[in-house]
Amino acid sequence: MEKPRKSTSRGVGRQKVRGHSPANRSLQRGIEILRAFRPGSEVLGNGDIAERTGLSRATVSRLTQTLVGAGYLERDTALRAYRLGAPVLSLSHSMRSGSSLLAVATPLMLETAMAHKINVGLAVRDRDEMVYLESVRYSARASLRKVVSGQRVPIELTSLGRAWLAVTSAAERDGFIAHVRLKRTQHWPQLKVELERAIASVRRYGYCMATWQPEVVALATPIVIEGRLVCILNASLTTTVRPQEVVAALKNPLLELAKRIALAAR
Amino acid sequence: MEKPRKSTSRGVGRQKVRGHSPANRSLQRGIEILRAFRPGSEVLGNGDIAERTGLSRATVSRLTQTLVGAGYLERDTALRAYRLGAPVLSLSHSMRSGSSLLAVATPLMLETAMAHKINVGLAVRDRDEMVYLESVRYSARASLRKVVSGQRVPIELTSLGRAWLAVTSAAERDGFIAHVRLKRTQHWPQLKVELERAIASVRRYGYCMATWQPEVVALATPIVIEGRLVCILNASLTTTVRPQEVVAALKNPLLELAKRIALAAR
DNA sequence: CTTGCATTTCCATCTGTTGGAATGGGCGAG
DNA sequence: CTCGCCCATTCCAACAGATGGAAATGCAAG
Repeated sequence: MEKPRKSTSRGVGRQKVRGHSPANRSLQRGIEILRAFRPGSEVLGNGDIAERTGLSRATVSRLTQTLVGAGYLERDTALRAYRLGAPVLSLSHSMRSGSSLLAVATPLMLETAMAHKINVGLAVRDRDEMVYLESVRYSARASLRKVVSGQRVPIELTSLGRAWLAVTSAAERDGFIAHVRLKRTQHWPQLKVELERAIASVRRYGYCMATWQPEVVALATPIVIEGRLVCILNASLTTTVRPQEVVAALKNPLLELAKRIALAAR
Repeated sequence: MEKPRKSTSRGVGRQKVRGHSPANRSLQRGIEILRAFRPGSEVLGNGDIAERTGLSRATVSRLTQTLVGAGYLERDTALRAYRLGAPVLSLSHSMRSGSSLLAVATPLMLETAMAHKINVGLAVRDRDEMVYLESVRYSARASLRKVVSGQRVPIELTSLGRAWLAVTSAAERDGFIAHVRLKRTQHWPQLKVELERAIASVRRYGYCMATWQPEVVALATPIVIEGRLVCILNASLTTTVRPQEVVAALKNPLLELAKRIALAAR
């Protein structure tokens, strides 16, 4: 007679058990649905969404209808699927136009990128990834510079993420490291060493180095204003010369720029 | 104490009048809160949000907490207010990277903007505004071109919006016109004439013209693919010469580009 | 036409959400 | 420094509406 177990789907919503954080379940779920749309899976059917979020098909169907009504999802009837709608672009636009940090940082970043012919990026942490607020890509030809934002990169493999790890609270750092240990059991020993080195490097020199993508060497440094971690700045370039030389070339521009941003944003 | 926003959002949810439109109220409300953050009001306290959305303070407080937990809002403790969080940038990024329309349109738009030294934009309708998917701003100095997206412009005053009006369904057009008549009682007679002219122009010549901002003349044309309205394309430039001359200069590039985009996006 | 799969709707259950009122906290005026 | 104001948060009982399973519908391929 007892209900067997709805623990799978209900479990997700039950995270309010510990402590009190008045969380609206429907809203949470709706946002998880939006978050399921990410580069590589920009077109999802109700079934895909149900699978990725752990929600029941019926619930997904209703929530997607609501999101379509709100304009944040569009249905592609041919593919029986949804994609994100144009109104989400307005959220970005509002977010960016309201950010005083970006207002002061972007011109300085452009300046540094042009002066040293390097890429410069600014990111914050979101869950288990870093999100670029702004990324200025320097390109030799025609001084073409492309600016992207919203791109996500993994914390554990990038200079950005490791710099964040170095300056976040011990609790968050330990929690995240435990998470990664399970996620990357394969290369964990190697990875662990790299993380420890990066964290030590940030503490000693103010920056750390990583090469996540082949031939791209990146340095990152945290920006702290009034004792509060604000964001992570990085500088990178594509090259085949030895990383050590790149570090020597990048570290001063990076630290200098970080100082200027911190000063201007105060 | 009128609450136009409330009636709008309720209206959407209440379309279950004729049977069924499973709308999740909490999710709708949460999204209305996000939508309340727009250029000009990027920093809102719970009170402001309650006022703008017509929700009770208690409800707003709970929903904002949920949104903060999800990362879509950030609290600014100093100002006792919220602003949009960085993760919304990822939604834009995903939306853009999944849009096959943008993939084909952006290079063509850049090409046309450079070749004719004009601004080119692509937009869709969202509620009572047009939202730019992409906007290539041509600038003489150093061929500096700035690309923005997510910006919103009013339907009734812009070439983009009027071109949309001309090709949308009669029901939506009539509904919107009724809405504008109430919103702009002041200049309604003048506006009505302009709207009718624009609509006739789109039907006869395929485009319409408007100067919303001083010294900026814009033309717009709808892009229809397989009988389905997809988006609106516009071309504009800043000038002091007579509008008629500008129209002559812009109309061919605009219509040509629209054709190429429609062809490539099929 | 039938078959098969995915989505949507129906329905009874009951959880989670709601607004008003009480409480808590921060800030400025005095 | 204290007081008083204002805004945000929490509490509470009431109940609207969200939920998952099952049935129905829709769609496409065979």
